[in-house]
Amino acid sequence: MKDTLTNRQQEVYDYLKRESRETGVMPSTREIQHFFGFASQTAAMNHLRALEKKQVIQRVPGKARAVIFPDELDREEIVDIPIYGNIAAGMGQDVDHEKEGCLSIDIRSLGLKHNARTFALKVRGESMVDAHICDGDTVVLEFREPRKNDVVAALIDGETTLKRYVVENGKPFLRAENELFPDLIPARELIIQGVLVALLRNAA
Amino acid sequence: MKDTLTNRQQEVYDYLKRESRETGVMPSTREIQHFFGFASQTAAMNHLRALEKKQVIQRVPGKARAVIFPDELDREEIVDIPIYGNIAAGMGQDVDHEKEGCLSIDIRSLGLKHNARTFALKVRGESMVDAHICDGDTVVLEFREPRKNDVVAALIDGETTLKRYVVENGKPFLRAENELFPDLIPARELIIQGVLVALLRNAA
DNA sequence: GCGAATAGTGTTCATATAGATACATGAAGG
DNA sequence: CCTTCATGTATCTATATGAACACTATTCGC
Repeated sequence: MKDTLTNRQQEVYDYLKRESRETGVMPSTREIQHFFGFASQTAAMNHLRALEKKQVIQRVPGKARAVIFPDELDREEIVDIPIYGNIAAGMGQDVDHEKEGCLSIDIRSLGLKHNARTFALKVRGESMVDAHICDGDTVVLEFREPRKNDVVAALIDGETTLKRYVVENGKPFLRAENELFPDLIPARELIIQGVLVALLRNAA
Repeated sequence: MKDTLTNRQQEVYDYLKRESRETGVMPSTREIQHFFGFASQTAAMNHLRALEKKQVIQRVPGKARAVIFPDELDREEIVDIPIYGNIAAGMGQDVDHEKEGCLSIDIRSLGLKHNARTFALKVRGESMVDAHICDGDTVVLEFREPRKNDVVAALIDGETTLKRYVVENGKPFLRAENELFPDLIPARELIIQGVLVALLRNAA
């Protein structure tokens, strides 16, 4: 029963999808009618019925604007993770604290808890390559206390960097995962901004 | 003006969010009324007005069920990428061709084209570690012709594996990115199932 | 002690909206 | 030739829904 759509039906489907995404509200039959210039509202009704029959939408009888896209329905919950700019995985550098963009992904794929406070940063530099974190990767970090050997974004002596959090003899410091980079021993303060929970790489 | 919500307002907000996500349809004022057991529909109206004043929802006057979550609105378009199971990045192994789950992410974060046909696989094995692809990573692959030195999922002599696609002297073969693994020269056939476009790692 | 915000009840009204029914036309398929 | 499906027009109806108005009670800051 999941036939292919006709051209006209595809147009209507695309309109519904686009409109509900851009405005946040599903069009009513009359809005569909006016958009396509139908003289009768029944034309819109017919198209909705056809789309429903072909399983690409669902409808709830008796409710206004109650058109549903089934594949969006069984989706996991989606979280928006703000991207705060670059972080040096090479030598320390200031983090830009302006929100530069947003990463939207379902929680299960990142294995996040629902209430976790997270943010993302773009990695610059090669100092974490031995932990398989590369220049250009996007790292997702969670606001929480670090455990030993976590990878963390840390503010060390006024600069932010991505390194492994190591504790030796009760003293915490930061270690690069690249032989060419030295350990960072905090002179004054070591503020952990976030702990690595996930990573995203764009290979294309 | 973006005050914190009262307990009651948070309850209403959560109800709207949950209901619209689970059913696909935004509740009407009467549905809110009945859910909370209000004797009057005005109570629901008041809460909506309060939530709107505090900027956590938006409404379109005169339209039915026209409650919008502003942060969902300026989200990028989200694509659903089916996960087809495991792929060996070690020695060749059969790919499970049942859909095991789904990855939902906005297209811009993966840098995908809107029309690209993609799927995802869980990596097993260490043969691609030198390309910083680890055991347990999820790779996103695009259905398309490989270019030289792309990382690909390939069906080689009946088994699927993740390797680098190399061409030497006009002959294509597969190379592991780990000294411990040998090159794979196709005896009969080399079928490319997908080209790596993105990678996802769950560190937690 | 006053005003504003919160959280409601009770009632009424206008209209937004789904939905049904009758009819038309052209293309596809058996 | 007849049926089905796609794509419409034209008209009418029941109800789903937002919205306004009058009124009450409590809490909180000033």
